Amino acid sequence: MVESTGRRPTIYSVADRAGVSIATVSRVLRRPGEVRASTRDRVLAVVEELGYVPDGAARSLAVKSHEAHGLVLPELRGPYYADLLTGYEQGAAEGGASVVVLLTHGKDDVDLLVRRLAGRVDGMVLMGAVPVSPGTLAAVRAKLPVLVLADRHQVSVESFSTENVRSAEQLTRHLIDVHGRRSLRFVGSPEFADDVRERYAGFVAAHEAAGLVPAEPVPATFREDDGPRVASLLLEGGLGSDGVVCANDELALSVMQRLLAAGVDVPGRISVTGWDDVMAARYVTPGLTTVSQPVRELGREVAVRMRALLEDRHSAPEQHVLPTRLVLRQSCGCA
Amino acid sequence: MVESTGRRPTIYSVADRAGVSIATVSRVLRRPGEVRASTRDRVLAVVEELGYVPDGAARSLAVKSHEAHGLVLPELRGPYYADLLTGYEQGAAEGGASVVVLLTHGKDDVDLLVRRLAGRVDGMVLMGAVPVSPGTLAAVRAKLPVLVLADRHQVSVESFSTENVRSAEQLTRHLIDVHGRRSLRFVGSPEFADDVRERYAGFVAAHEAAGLVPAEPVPATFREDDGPRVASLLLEGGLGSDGVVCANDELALSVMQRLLAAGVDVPGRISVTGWDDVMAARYVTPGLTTVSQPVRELGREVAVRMRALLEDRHSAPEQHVLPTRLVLRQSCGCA
DNA sequence: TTCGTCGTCGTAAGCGCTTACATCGCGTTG
DNA sequence: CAACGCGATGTAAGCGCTTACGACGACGAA
Repeated sequence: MVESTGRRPTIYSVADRAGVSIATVSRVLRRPGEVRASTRDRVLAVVEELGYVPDGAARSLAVKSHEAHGLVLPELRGPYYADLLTGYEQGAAEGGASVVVLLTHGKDDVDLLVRRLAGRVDGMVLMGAVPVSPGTLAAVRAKLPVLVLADRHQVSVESFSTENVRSAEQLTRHLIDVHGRRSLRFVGSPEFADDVRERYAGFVAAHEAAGLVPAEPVPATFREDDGPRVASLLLEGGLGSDGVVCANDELALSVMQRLLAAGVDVPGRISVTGWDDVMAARYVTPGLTTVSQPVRELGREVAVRMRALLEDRHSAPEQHVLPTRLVLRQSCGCA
Repeated sequence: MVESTGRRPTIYSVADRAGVSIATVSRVLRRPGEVRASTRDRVLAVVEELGYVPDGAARSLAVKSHEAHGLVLPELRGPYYADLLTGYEQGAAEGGASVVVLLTHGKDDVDLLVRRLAGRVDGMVLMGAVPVSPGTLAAVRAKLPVLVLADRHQVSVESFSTENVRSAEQLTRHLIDVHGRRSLRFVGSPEFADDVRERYAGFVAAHEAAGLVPAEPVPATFREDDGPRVASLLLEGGLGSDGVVCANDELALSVMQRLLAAGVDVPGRISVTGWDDVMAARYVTPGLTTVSQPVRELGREVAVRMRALLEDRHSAPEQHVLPTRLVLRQSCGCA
């Protein structure tokens, strides 16, 4: 226990050098008030001199807390996930926890990775779109609190999401009532993710309320790449539609660009709307009408809730829904 | 050691229930080949039944490795950091390590947080723009390998960055030679970050090569918010300049939009260029001429290098520079 | 038959912290 | 002046893993 064997300093080296017990060193670092000022200073001097940094793993083992949360996202494209992470990190940091991120896109052993992660964190938040098996989800939930994002499906697990159905309905109704659109298409795959499903539901609801028959959705992922295909699909047969409600902005921007390139008048001939309000939405011409979500706040709230769960386990799972905001620009037909 | 006291299962509970020693359980999980198939199956069955997840902290303590890297970024705005993180996470994951992110923006005890982080990871990468004191940097470097991003300043620490000076020079020369610009302004604060400094250096170099006198930079942060101010500053006095080289795309987009709104012909009357090639750059009209950086690859390479450092400590610090690519669109004057 | 050898598994010693509890001086108080 | 209380510190028992080492059979070779 004496004189570090050449390696990095441990609490023993510090205690040794300062002529105190390791308990005192620990106290100096965690509860400075409980140790006499003179001893404290002596210890701190040694800490500084040796460049001692307490080992987090050892501490975690002793206190039975990792002081870290896991955040599992499919990827980090676009502002959505980045904002989410930003908000979450802030909220977690306020509680002294760090966040370890796991990006599942392109990985084939997601279940294994998620389980492994579960051993290194105190709580875990899972994006709804993440491909985890029910078995893994159950195992993880048995071990620690789990919060799910943008997926209100499983009522048994607590979830957070932003409002989708009503905003989609409102947006669709705007196109129908204000801009007189009668032949709208929804772009996105409802079965792809829960929020897309809800957005399409709102799209359908608005049609029913207006006595119109909603068209089947045009399948597409969240990526820009699908834009060209969707656009040409819309163009073929002389452009049967007069409005496109896209599941997100990437899609909308891409589709709109193709339509404009093909000489189609947007929004004169056809309206285009998106979802997310990415930066590009306010820089393109015409400005993209879209729906803005309080993603940063969402992230922060999730973190705060997680911290609460960590203190006080037993509590019925709640379904939190944050409000979204319709952002009208020119692509829908507004001035 | 027998029958878990009600809490989560440990390796002891599993061993107990499977009628083997904890060593065997550990082997089953880490080196399945070293244990007889029948025992292995029995243990795995119990693991499944109990939902056992090994505690990462305990493992880390035992193997003296956290299997995690720290990534310290100022924030997560824009595609740059997100792509960096994406690439890094991928590279780290390939080595079985997870990454814990620390966002410093808005936090006032960055040094403390960084030190604390150093106790929970095996290696750490620091964005150059992050405000860490030299003392902390030294302490952390003494404990684990540190890689710095976008800051080639301290030659003693290994760094990664993308090429700035030459691309900036090339871009500026393009404006001068091809588009006949003679009165360019650089927007951004060179003292703000190392890459801005380098970009301005390239701007200056191009001027000198062309026998022109470079103007002083127009100070601005990386945020869009500065756009309006910069734009009006450019407009006052009858728009003395015929080109604006911005330190990044946010700035460029914002400035360009203001100029256009003020009725200025871009690029007819004045060229505008950015840096980063964000999504909006290819959707605006005119398309934004900018510089594209291989950020994702950068992140991955940094992670790979970190893994190498973790295996084989002693190695001279190198300064890695990744090539960038000039993306000519219409905002500079190109067709 | 005896003695390696090898595969399989248990024993036990840590890994570097935290913290309940015991200890030890002192200044107080009756 | 003795008993007591209290603040400051040390003692030591874990926390849940990994792994060197050794024990133990079974088996093939001598």
